[in-house]
Amino acid sequence: MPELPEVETTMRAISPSIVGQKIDSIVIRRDKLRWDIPRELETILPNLVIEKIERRAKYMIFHTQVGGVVVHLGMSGVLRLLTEYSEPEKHDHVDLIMQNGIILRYNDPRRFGAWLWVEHPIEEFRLFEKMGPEPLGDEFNADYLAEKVGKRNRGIKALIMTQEIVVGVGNIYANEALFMSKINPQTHGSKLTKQEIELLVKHIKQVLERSIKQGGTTLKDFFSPDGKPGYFAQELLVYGKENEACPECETPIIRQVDFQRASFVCPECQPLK
DNA sequence: ACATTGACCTGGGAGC
DNA sequence: TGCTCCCAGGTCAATG
Repeated sequence: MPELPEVETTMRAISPSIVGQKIDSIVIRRDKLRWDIPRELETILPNLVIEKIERRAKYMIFHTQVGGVVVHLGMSGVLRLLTEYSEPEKHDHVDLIMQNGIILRYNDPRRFGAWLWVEHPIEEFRLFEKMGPEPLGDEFNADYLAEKVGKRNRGIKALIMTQEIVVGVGNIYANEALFMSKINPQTHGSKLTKQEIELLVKHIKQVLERSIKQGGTTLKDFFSPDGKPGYFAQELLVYGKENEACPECETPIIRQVDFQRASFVCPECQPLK
């Protein structure tokens, strides 16, 4: 479910109900996520105010006066807002209960997500220290990407999904941006021309921005916390479209596996170099 | 330094 | 109906 646009959509939906509010308590029903949820949250959080919510890569940071709760949705995490208490269901692992009565409930069947506590300054947190730039920021541009991938003998798809190079580009949008740029996912970084890199950067930004405008992509079960589905799925060009006609040339889209992730490619439009 | 693989989990769908 | 196998939107850690 969650790629960057889904995280952004989630954050925008929950912010009005959460930001500026004082925390009542946190209920951790199951603490075994990607890393153990620190139990110290139960004593630290009550009476702290969530001053702002920030996104870094696909992590959300709930900033308080003294530190931040860092939340990652993993592969299957969903946050939703409850206006009144209801019995938790399967995989409802965490409730963050605000003093205004709103409950932020975290559901994550596969438990690849994370809830961590980081004291300020957040930038020094080990997970954030090695991260590359945000894909939608000015720092991520053609000059930068050319310098990062120009000598790399690795498929460009793997490279743009590497967090040290650029954060937040997941499998769906990597496939889409490569198709739009007519670049094969297996083409090595070192073989790309500057023009191709310019196109790729442009399309990564474009596809992410468009998806955010649509409220993310609903493939299986993504609903934003306010209950709205994402509408970007209807704009997908190649992702999940094996054997369907390429929207450019009608050649059947093929599915292949690159570095253990599914790629969807038009063999005509995206020849391997 | 770089490339590749394994690991962490559950649920849904396909195929028999 | 039920079993087994394969697949899934992430990414860090370990290995060569």
